[in-house]
Amino acid sequence: MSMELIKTEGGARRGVFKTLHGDVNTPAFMNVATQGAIKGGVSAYDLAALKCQVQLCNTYHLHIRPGDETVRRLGGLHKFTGWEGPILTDSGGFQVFSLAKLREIKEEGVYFSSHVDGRRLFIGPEESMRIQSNLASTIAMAFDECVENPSPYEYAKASCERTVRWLHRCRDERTRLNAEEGTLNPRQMLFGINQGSIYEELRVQNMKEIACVELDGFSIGGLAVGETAEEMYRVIEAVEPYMPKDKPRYLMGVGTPVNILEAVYRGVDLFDCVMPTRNARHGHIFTWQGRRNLYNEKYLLDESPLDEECDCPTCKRHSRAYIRHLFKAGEMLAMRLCVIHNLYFYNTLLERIRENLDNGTFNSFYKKYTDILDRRI
RNA sequence: GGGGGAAUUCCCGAGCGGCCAAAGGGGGCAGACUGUAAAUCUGUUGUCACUGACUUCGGUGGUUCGAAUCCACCUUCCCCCA
Repeated sequence: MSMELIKTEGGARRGVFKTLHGDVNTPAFMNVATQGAIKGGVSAYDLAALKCQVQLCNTYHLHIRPGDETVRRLGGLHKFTGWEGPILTDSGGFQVFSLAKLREIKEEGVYFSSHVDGRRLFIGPEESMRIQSNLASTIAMAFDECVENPSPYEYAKASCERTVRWLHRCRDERTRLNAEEGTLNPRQMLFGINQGSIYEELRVQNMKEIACVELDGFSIGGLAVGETAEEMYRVIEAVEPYMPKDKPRYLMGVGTPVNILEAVYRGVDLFDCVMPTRNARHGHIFTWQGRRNLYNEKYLLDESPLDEECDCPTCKRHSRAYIRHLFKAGEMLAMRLCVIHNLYFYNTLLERIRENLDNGTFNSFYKKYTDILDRRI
């Protein structure tokens, strides 16, 4: 089980990532369902229609509610959420960043105050692996520290060295858990995570170190957390030559449609981001002509679909004027319709990237859409 | 018919002599959102020649250096008694 490269164009890669729960055509976008649900009222039965290939869930959140032991007793995340395709679980490492005010980092791991009730809880590499083993996801992520940007060099260096030590503990614990009697998914994969802030020498050094660890995939973390887009692209370029060619490369938490195009161009295979869902809930729509804010008054009497070039369930039936009204009136349907559209857009964007790679036309597609997709319309 | 109360900027509503172009909500307009503490957050919301000026607090007139705030009358609405 691993990465089959079908074609490349420049640095961009077209491949198939084989997993226990099905093949993933890459480049691919993974749809974020942090608490076991896509926010905005989208169920597992909607996901196939949205061309979703992989669902992403979160270790920290599911550990708190309903508890990973509960999910294990209910048969694991696939059975629990009703999604049969591949599931990737994030390790809790991002919460070290996003819940910075509620945690304390030690060599053994991270002490959190639960954002739900303040209860003290500890997640270290072993705990994260155990939780993810109970969740029985297809792919587990190594427990890391996602460092904010900008961060001092010395801090970034010490942090990513610790993250490497944690990676070895994750790998050992994963191996042990997969072999354990009664493990729900004995073939759970593990991805390592590259860190090093925006310091290229740290990034490269770190990538070299983790590339020799026996892992199923490699991700670049700690990006889109305060640095500029240019700095992000520079880090990807610096690190990419040291990423194993025969394993999937995953850029964590990224990003805008243009960020994704730029990263595919630089050799990334997998993405995830809350942007399509969160922005959809806030009336921000991604289209093939650019981005729009559906709250804008100019849509009051606009009978066109969200995107004339889109054939998602929302665009096939509803107008901008109608959905704008639903937002204004506080109807939850507005969010659902827009989440459906934005996820369909993201998954279709990746599908078109794959088609263009298949046809050898990715470069012209890339040139055309990096100019268009970021526009405000 | 008698008595009492109220009218504030788009709406509700605070203000009760200067620090008031007027709190706070709501609504409107716009912006942000990148491994989700986000159905959240931010800005703005009288006019203009906008670090200043001008016109506003039911209407008219008055008191005062100064009035949304005090007085008189008028208009409208609400409540109580007949």
